[in-house]
Amino acid sequence: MRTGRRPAKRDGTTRDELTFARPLVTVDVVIFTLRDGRLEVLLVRRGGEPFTGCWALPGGYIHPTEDADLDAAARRILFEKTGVESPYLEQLQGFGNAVRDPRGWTATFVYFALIASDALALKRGANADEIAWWGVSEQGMVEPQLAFDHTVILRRAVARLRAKVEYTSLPVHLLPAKFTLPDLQKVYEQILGHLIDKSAFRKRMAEADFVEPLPGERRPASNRPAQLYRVKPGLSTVFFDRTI
Amino acid sequence: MRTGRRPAKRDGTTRDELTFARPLVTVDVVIFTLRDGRLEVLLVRRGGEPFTGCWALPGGYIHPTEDADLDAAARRILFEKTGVESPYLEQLQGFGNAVRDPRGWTATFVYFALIASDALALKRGANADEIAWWGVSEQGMVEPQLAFDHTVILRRAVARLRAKVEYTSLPVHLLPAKFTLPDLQKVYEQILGHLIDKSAFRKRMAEADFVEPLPGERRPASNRPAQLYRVKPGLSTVFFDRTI
DNA sequence: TTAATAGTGTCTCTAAGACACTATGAA
DNA sequence: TTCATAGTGTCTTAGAGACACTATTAA
Repeated sequence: MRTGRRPAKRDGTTRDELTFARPLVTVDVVIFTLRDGRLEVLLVRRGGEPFTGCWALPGGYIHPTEDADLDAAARRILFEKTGVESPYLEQLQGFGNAVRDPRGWTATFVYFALIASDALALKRGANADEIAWWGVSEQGMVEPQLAFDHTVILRRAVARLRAKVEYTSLPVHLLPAKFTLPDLQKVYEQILGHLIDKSAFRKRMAEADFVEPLPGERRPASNRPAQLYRVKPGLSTVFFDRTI
Repeated sequence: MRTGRRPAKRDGTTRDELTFARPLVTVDVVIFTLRDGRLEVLLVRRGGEPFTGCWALPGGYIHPTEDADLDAAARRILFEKTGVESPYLEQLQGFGNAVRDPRGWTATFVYFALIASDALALKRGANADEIAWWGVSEQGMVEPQLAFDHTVILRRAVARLRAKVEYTSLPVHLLPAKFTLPDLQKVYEQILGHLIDKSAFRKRMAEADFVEPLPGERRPASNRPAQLYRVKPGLSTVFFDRTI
């Protein structure tokens, strides 16, 4: 577990590793939602140094007394910003090097989260500009310049999302609890960036077997109404046998 | 980037977060090799507290002055133990919570590595028992009890390896530079735990197009000799269209 | 010639993809 | 009846999987 090369204390750690040379470690969360059929990411404007005034991914330090584990820290950060209690949350990747923060060697555990845009209340600070949703391009680009290495991180998160959408049920987490199959198909198409054959799509969903119709409930319109579905209780992410 | 709730200093950090409550962070590496057709993992016996005398995954602290980034830290740790310069190295996952280390809140960036068992020299310490290869079961179990949460970590690493073997060229990294297609097929079969049709396997390898024959070179035996191949220069991991 | 393994060819049958068709509501 | 979208059926064709066949060496 350790490789200290200087005189070791009783527990095997060296003084300078514990006291001086310890990198700063944070948890950052890439929070996605879908609004008006567009993929958006939550950004916050930084108050303190460094990168003052820059937009950045929400993140923060681990609170050892509050956070049971890394997931809990990510969930706390997300809840503090969005008020969402049970998002889809998945660890993305760690990023750490000597140059991403001008203050020195830092590392971050990055999570990515999917939430439905309904029942969502952004927690703004004194300044209404402090937190906002920003549209994300298919390549993971966003309008403002981001602090730290957050441009790279966001690009990775979008790449992961797009990759997993090909073969998982992830997109349901971007929809409200009740949705129709055409709704779901539109989300897949939006994130993948291309149209999907209706018949093929429904076959996949039937095989994957993670949604169930809500008996009787249909979404009315001036045309044939669509069956409402929900995710089968107790199911988390489902992996498909084949790509969509 | 931060969410301090106590009086913030000029840079936005609070005193106790920086000085007291910072979790210890390490980098651990799950190093796999194939010896006598068996998947093995490198373990080291711990000297210091806690878990004295227990076997554990090789790991250590980040050395901010030596390690440019997380990958470099993992590569250094691996090189110190095995002498291998350019392993296949991939970040697995972060693990962090309040209970995995009795000393308090700790987190680790875990990597997994694949190396060929030829041209490999274990760096032993004074005690010859300090470092050793241990066979890994298909479920990722190993004979000795492991320190910290390393049992969980190892299981995850084996799961990731087995999953990726289904659709990537990863297993070549477990073979020496020159190998035959039957060699490669045996590695796939060994890790996946089932036999593969020879014809289907060779079709996949041809499609994936990541190996090239070494003209003329063949491995002789008292039967038809097999063509020797190598990985195409400049190629890293290749993902297959379909599963094996 | 035989034993043993390397390497290729072929056949069948499933299922992916394309697309046409039917169903059901409001206006 | 028409329009619009929901939902199902069918046909064609590529390719996965199974398996048989040929090739090449040493003994």
